[in-house]
Amino acid sequence: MQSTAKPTPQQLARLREQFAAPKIPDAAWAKGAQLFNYQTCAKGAYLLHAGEVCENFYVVIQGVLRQFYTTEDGREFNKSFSIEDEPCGSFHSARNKEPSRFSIQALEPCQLLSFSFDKINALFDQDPHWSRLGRQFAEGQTLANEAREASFLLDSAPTRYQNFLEQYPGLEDRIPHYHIASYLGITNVALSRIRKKLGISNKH
Amino acid sequence: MQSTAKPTPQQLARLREQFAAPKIPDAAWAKGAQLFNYQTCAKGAYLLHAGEVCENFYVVIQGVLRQFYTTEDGREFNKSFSIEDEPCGSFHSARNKEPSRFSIQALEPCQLLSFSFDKINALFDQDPHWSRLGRQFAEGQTLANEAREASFLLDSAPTRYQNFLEQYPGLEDRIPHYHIASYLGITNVALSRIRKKLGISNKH
DNA sequence: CTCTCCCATTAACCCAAGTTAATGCCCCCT
DNA sequence: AGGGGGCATTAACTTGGGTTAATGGGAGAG
Repeated sequence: MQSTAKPTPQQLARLREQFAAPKIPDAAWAKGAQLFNYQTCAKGAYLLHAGEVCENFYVVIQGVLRQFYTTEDGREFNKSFSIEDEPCGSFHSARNKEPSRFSIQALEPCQLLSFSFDKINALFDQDPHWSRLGRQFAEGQTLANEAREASFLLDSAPTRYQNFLEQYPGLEDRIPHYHIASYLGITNVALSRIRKKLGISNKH
Repeated sequence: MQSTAKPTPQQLARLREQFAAPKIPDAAWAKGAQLFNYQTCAKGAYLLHAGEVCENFYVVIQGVLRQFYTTEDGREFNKSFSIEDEPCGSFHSARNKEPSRFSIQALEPCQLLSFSFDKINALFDQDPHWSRLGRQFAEGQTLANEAREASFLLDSAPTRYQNFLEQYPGLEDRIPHYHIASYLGITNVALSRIRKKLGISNKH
C-alpha cells in the first residue's frame, strides 16, 4: 500500500472495456471513473486483514492477490485468487460493516485500481447504469461461489485441480504450489502426488 | 404439484412477517401479495428438474424440500434443504433463463406458496420496497453459499454434521440420514460412524 | 561463486472415509 | 399376523489424503 494517484486514461479504458463493455454512456461512465485511484503494493502486503471492516475494493491491473481464511490454530485456507482484470474485496463486510472473515494479500508486486465501496454503492443507488453493473458484479460473485460449492461436493481433488488450471491459466507458474493446494482444500504433499499421477512435468 | 389456489390471509401474514417484517407499507405489500399462489405437492414430487429453466419460486409453509445435483453417473448430491418459511428456487436459472444445474424435490408432502420469478422481478424494478426485499434475498443466498464454501474448506466432516444439526433443527428426524450424508459430501456409512463417535443415540 | 532459504518432491506411516456386503430393526401393506 | 421394503448400523477391506521428515533443485544475496 504505497503511492496513490489518479489512473491513466488507458487504465480506465481497460477497466471500462472489461466490466462495462461499450454499453454504458460516456456521461454515466465518467461519474464512476473519478472514484478510482491507482496504487501499487509490494509482494506480501495486506490489502485487508481478517477482522477489519472492508472499505475499499480493488481491481487488479497487474499481479496476483489471494483471499484466505485463517483458522484459530493458525492454518490458512485460500478462498480465491484475483489475477489481472479481476475484482477483489469483501462484499459482505463492506455492505454490512461487519468484520471480514478473510484477509487479502498480494502474492506478487501489484498494480491496482482501488475505490471506496461506499462511494460506488451510493452511485449504484443513483445511476441505473451503475446499478446494473453492481448487480452484475454481485451475481458474478454468487455464481462463482455456487460453482465452487458444487465442485467441493461433486469433484475429486484431481478434478478440482484441473478446474483450477482452466480457471486461472498460467497462475500455477506464478505462485507457490502450496497456495494452490490450500485453495483446493488439500496439502502440498497431496497436490504433488496428484500432479505426478496426472503426468504433469515437474521442473526439478 | 396438485391444486393451486389463493393463499389465506393467515398464510400471507406469516410470509410478510418472515420476510418483510413490519417495514413494508400495506400498499406496497399488497402489490406483491397478489402474486402468490398456494399449492400442495406429494412426497417425492419434483418442483424443478435439472436442465429445465426455473420459472417459479417457492416458500415452504409446511414440509421439506431438497435441492440436489445429479452427476453423469447418476449419483446425487444435496446442495441444500428448505424447511418451513424458507425460500427455494434457482436464482441463476430464473434470472438468465438458463437450464438449472440442480433439481428440487419434496421429501415430505408439502404446502407451498409459489410465485412467478419474472413477475416478482418486474416488481423489484418498479417498487423500491420490493427492490430491497429482492436484494436482501439475493444477499442472503450469497452469504449462505459463502458460509458453505468456507465450511468445506475449513471444517471436518463431524464439524459439518454439527453445523447441519444447528442450521436445520429437528430435520435429522424427518428425513433419511443418507440425504444428510449427501449434503455433507460423505456416504451414509461414514455418517453412521461419525454419529457413533459423537455418541448420538441411535434408535435401533 | 557459494551459501542459504524457499519450495517441490518423495517416502513411510497413519487415519478418515469409500466400497461392498451382511444384519436386523421398523413400519407399512395386504 | 405375516411378509417385504426401506433404512441405519456394523464389519472387512481398500484407497486417498494427512503428517512428518528427508532430499535436492533453483534463485537470490553477499
